[in-house]
Amino acid sequence: MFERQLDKATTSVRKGFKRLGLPASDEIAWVPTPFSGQWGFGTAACFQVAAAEARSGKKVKVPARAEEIAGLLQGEIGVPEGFERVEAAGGYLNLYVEAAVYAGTVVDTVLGQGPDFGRGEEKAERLMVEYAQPNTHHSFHIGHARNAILGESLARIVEFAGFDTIRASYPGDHGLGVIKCMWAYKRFFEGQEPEGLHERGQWLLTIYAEANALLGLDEDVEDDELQSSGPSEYEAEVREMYRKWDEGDSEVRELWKKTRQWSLDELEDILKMLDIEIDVFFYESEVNEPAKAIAEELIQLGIAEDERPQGGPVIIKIDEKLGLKSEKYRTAVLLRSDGTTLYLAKDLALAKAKFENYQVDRSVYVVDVRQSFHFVQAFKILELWGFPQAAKCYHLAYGFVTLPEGAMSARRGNVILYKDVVDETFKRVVEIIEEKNPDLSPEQRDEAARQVSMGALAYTMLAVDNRKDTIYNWDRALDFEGQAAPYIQYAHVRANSILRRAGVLPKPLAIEHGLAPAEIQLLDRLSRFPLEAQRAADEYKPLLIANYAYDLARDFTEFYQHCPVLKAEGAVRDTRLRLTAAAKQVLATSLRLLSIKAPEVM
RNA sequence: GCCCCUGUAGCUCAAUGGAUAGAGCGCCGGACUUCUAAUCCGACGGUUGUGCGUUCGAAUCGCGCCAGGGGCGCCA
Repeated sequence: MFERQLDKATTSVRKGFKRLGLPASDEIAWVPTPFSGQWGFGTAACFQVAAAEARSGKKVKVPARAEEIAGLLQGEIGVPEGFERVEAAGGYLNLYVEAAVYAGTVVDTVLGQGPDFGRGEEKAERLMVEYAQPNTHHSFHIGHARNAILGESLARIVEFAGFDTIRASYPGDHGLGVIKCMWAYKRFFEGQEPEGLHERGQWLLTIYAEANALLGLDEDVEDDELQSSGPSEYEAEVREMYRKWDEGDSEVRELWKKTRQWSLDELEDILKMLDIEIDVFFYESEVNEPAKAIAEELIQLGIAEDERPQGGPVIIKIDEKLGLKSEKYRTAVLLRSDGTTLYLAKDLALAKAKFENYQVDRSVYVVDVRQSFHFVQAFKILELWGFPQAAKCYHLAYGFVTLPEGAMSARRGNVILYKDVVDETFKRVVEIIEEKNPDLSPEQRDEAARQVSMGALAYTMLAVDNRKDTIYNWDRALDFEGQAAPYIQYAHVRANSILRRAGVLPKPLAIEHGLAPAEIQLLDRLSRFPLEAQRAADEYKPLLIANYAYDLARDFTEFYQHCPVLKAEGAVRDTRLRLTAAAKQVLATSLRLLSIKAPEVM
């Protein structure tokens, strides 16, 4: 918000250095001062100048010299336009904002732009976020929820920053895991499916676990391998079913369509609960044939090597193609020796479709951290293949969600289903609301409980660096105090309550009362939102918004605690009402970017 | 064997190469005749895994080591 003033100050500082006969450093950067209750920006430029002197042979102690230069500079430039005070402190040059003047500007800007405050200018690039790609024939667990919530928040953030954004999902409706589940269903469970969308979807997960048990798979075998120690006819039946699916056998395809739809129906409902609207569904099964063609194309281009004549698979020796001596990207396998596709080949086909059919410039994949190496290989192959977009492909890796007793395993049926967590959390929140705010109607109560429980779940997923693993813990998930979504939502509700009681919002007015530290702190925070939103998009980091929203809620709560609004009089009251409205707006916007609802009451 | 990620307060986590490393939880002590106490105020709590290095300045960058997790041609 202060770019223009800071640009002028930069010019002024450069001139000051020049008049002092000192070489200005290349870049003069301004960062918010760390002192709360004041509102300003500081630069470490004097350190750089002093350090340059030291390097050129002058005998100076850098910190002392920086302090000296800052003092001289302060005298030289005076108070730059738009600021009320200049200060040399500890080698830094600090400029303090004319709080009373800019308080009005900040508040008027926020209220004038409303939900668009902080929105970035439209960018020429199209960005696709791929997330919410659960496998069918499983059920949606809390690990999938982390993925979906992270992806949706990222999509909202980049969209807000001005990217032409497409939301894509890539359900895994193809592969051994799917076939195993279909096989067990066909052989042992056909016709026993329960009533109810979620019940039926979850039932597939138990069948899947049962299939693995029947096949006698070891505990430590990965979910979708098939090296069974169970009855050999079972394994043969599964392989036969896989082959028939691949050939397009009508009976197997019918069975597949039916069971697949059960999963997709459940997914649709869960995405609706999460307020996610996917623009494009790519199904893994649909890229199966293109993937085979791509393998052939890559062989023709001399990128891939076909070892099938020798009984081997189709591979790409990436290091060799890059002329690397040491192993880094290693060798990737595209097709099995029997010609069926693997994950990588399908992902290459998917990337090609994104680039060519959807003209995507940037492609972000929200996929768990275990697939990091897969994406390193995939992006490198896209580069070898000649796609310039390869440089703007980004794997947003997130750590997995484990249980206190260890990893979840779909194969063992040992998972915490998202639906169960939602139901349990909702019940708990209803109890809390009945206790804290018994005057709400049942409709209001349930609506608030939905918003608060969904928000609490989302926030715990977003307020941790995506790279870190998290342990799912019921106690913590059901703790709604402190740094959690309900705290932020509560601040929004408080602001709303004040505004509701006040009735009409006062017109813009000049601010004349001496601002309290809590007011300045809140204004400072509000003014930083546009830059913070932009940075979250640049770095693909919803965490930054999660932190910002909490900090803003805390600043507002402190303001609320220390500065009476409705009981203040005249211009002070009007100013504080407008400040409250601005805080409510930015709280709502930052919650929206996190895909968390901002309740009016709770 | 090689590659990637992580290591910060008792616990869970933050922190643009910048000023005194911050929150929440827990513990201890306070504040509801007040715009809803899902709140606030205060106390306690740190050799940022470890050793070198780069820098005016390092939790942040580089190298080594330690610990944990993940990955490495026919699972996804």
